[in-house]
Amino acid sequence: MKKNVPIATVERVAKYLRCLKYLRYKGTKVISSKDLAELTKVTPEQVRKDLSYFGKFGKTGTGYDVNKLVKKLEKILKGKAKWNVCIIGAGSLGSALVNYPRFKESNFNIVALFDNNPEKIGKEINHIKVYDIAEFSRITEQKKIEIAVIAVPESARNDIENILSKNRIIRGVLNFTPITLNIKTRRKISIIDVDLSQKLYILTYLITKGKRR
Amino acid sequence: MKKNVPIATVERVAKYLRCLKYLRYKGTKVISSKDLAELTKVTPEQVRKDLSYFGKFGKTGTGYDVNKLVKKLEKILKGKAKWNVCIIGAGSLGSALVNYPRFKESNFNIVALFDNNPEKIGKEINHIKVYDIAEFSRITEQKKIEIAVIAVPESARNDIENILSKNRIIRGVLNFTPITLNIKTRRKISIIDVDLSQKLYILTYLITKGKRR
DNA sequence: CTTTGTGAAAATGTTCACAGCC
DNA sequence: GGCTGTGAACATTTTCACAAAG
Repeated sequence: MKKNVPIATVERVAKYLRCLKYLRYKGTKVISSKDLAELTKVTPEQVRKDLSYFGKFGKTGTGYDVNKLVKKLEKILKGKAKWNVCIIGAGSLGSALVNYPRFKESNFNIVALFDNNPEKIGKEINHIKVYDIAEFSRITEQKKIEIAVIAVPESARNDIENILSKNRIIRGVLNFTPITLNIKTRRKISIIDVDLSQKLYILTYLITKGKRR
Repeated sequence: MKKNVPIATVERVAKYLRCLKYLRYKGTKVISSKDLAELTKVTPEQVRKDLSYFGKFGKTGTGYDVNKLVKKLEKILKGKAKWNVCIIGAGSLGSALVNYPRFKESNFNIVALFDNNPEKIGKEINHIKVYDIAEFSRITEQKKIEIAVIAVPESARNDIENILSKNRIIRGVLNFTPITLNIKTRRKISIIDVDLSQKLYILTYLITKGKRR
């Protein structure tokens, strides 16, 4: 049980968790680091070392109790059971994310969409209401929304930066805009960038070099 | 100019490229490692070191020619100018990806969608035809599709693994299914996993620990 | 004076190897 | 026999610091 957890470890642990939930769903009760490693394409030592940053979860000679480990890892990664999430941008990507089944399943509750298009405001997408982006602060405070997923076109970037800089409740941002956001705030806001076209560039690099991953 | 390029370097270079294209669009002609670092939230040394894996692109005392660097990095990451891409799964995520403007802009041409739903087969989504997944090998060979983006529900995972294991032309896979794929093939296939709910778990971990990124 | 490119040092991350337990 | 947890060894990656160039 060590102090500084590598971010790579956190990413892998999230991957283990996904896999463990799948195993739980399939009815597997116990799994060894060897088998979990095989399923997630890492080494058994890596699995054990990663888990050891957070505690001792296994039984020598047996392996890990799938149910227990799922609960432990959920707690470690999520901190609290339920998070309220909003999506900024009710375009095709935003709408697809509202439908993404695994968010709700993991208790990331999408409770609002935001857009600036008058034709969309007031409508519902998959039972989630679209609010005027001008109401962002009011709605996020009212609904206690701490996570914002940004799915707007690049052109709206400045507006989003301003809106988030003024906001006082959002603590985390998942950014699908392919430009690094510059949010000016004294509060700490955690940001994760997901640039989909970047992934394709990395993929073609791997293909060209003949690497698996 | 060294031999083994870290994958983290490749990821950052793709990020620089995205940023440089934005600068080019804004009319910036020259940029220093310092300024590029600020825009992409890394250190100037990191930028220079990363680029040095691939060559000497800068002018001492001046910086990097934005136009030239964009062209060089495009060549390095993509290998060839144009790639044909298909999307498996014409659900909301698949449809959103067809609409994602940056794919076409970067010459990743989406030329086919695949699904197993008879109601969708034969229709068009954003001018891209939906084919029967049973025709996967025929269509990919005919259209010379080397990259597959997987946007199917988890339940279709086994079918996808089988179809890809049989296929002889796909060289790269961008996998949005939140389970690591197990493709049995003697050919080398590069795979990149993008698990969206995993990102939320990492985000809540960062929030809880009070880390920016 | 500014900025690149890069060895060398420092920091970080992964693998090894084995004690201890079932 | 089978498996976990973990220091220590090893490997990789990042940062430092500076010579060389415009």
